Amino acid sequence: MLKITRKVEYALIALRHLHSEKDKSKLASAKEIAEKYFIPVELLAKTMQHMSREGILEAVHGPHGGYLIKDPLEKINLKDFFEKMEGPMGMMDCFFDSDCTIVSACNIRTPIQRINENMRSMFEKMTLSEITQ
Amino acid sequence: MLKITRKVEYALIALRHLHSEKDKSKLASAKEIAEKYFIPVELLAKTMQHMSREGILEAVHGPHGGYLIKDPLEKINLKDFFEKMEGPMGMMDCFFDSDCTIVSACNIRTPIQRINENMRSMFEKMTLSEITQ
DNA sequence: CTATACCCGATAAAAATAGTCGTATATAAT
DNA sequence: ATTATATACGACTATTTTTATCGGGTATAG
Repeated sequence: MLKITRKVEYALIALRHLHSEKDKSKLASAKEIAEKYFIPVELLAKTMQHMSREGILEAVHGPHGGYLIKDPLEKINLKDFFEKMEGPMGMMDCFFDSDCTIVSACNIRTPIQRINENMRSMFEKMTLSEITQ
Repeated sequence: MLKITRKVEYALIALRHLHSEKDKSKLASAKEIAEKYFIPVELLAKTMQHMSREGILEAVHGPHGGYLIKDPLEKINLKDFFEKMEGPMGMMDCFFDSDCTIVSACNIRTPIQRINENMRSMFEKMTLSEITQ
């Protein structure tokens, strides 16, 4: 419980790797990163595609292609990043999908929502550059 | 991702219910609560047994028995509560079980650990009385 | 052309979560 | 004493979510 997914984990690994590539225009392929960190290639590839779709990375097609970081990592806060990768952040899922049979009788929805807001605002105060330190 | 489990959810529902029982020595049975909030009885029963084992609730056996809250909810912070119910809190599981094949190459363990500490200390600052408000 | 790398939906495998069942113990009330 | 109600707990099953794989596509450098 309260864990991040592998997808987010792999995304962060890739970001840190890209960020620490000093020279050569900071470009690396999914395959290259996957091999270095022992991550399933296909999965990392999809994850990086996702980040590219979300405007976090920029893709370069063709041989010697790969990805590079689009904007400085300080620009993206962790709340936004998590939500770009995994959708809306909620400790209970009654906050987005409403097929909960309990919801009408539920006595903790409001309190939990407040706690959830605390969590969101905490992640909002941190940026992706946290990962590079 | 970053969700609490049903078990914790049910536990919080029960705690709030017990807390808001004004009269009759604040005692309620698992069955009673389960019915009121449409929760599977067996599951809630186990959850309340767990809380009783952890010293959060006190059990009264026999007919007209049930549970009551042992200590004031302000006494227990959310970090401790979550860990009593679900074990050590970590955003990645490499913090407790070490069978991660990546760990030696992993480049984000330390940063994530720091973020994790932020989360823990956030929950440490809130108590179970949050749920009653 | 061909090899490399991004792109993406569908599917399968694995793991974690959620829920059930059976049996035992405690105790109040008849 | 017997019965009915309630907690206690381990083992098992079902469901859902997460993780990983597969197959087919597009772009482009050499």
